[in-house]
Amino acid sequence: MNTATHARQQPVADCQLRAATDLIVHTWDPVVLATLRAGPLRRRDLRSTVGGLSDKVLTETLHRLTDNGLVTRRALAQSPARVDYALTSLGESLVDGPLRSLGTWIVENSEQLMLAQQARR
Amino acid sequence: MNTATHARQQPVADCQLRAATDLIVHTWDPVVLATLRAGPLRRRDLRSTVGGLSDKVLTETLHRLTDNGLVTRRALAQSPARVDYALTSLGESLVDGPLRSLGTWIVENSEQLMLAQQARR
DNA sequence: CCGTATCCCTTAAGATACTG
DNA sequence: CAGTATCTTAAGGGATACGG
Repeated sequence: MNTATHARQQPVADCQLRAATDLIVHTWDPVVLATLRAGPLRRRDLRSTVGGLSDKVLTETLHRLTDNGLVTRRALAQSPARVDYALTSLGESLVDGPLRSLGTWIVENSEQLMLAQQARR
Repeated sequence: MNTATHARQQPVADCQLRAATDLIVHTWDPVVLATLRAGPLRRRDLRSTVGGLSDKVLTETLHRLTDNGLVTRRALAQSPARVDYALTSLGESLVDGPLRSLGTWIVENSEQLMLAQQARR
């Protein structure tokens, strides 16, 4: 999943596309982004809303998303700690654009996809 | 990357989105699809045009894409063998829709993405 | 409540040699 | 030329226990 590895090769067809897909290849990234689209959430609420991901993976996901500038972290000095996560405008544009495009596409083509999968057997 | 694993969990936010991203998470899938958008290619031409992927990985990629109904394989009875790969209409729609959307988005936002990455250090 | 630290398992993907 | 067969490595992700 290291883009640099591919980039070193000369004739790779479309590195921009690879760079873009790298932003969403991690299992939970798109789900977390989509979940946050409705508004900021505390860590625990995010975890329970998404469901099915461990603390460790949630942490990794949030680090990656904040590192990529898609999500912001806001920590309130309290005890017990309280932390909010929210989409940046960049994150919003990713959800509203490409991710929504993907979602729409799969809904519109789910029938054909099912047929292709059945033909496998 | 097994959707079924996640699907077993109830409250996962957006399984359609997950199903869609599963179609493009494999490193070379989007690149191969984009490459074939210009027209059918023989296996060797596809390999040299894309560049940087092994025979084994190319085979895996093509199997996956054909299994998902995005690419068709046409073998001509010759010696030496000649095989053409081409996009299906489903594959074309994926390239023209969501993948193009991704490519456009990253071009338009590359500057912000670069800034985010620099801030990491 | 937020986050880290381990341990384990599975799989993607690279490299290479070989067959029809 | 098309495709298979191994072997190897790296990394994502799950589970869980622990610390601030």
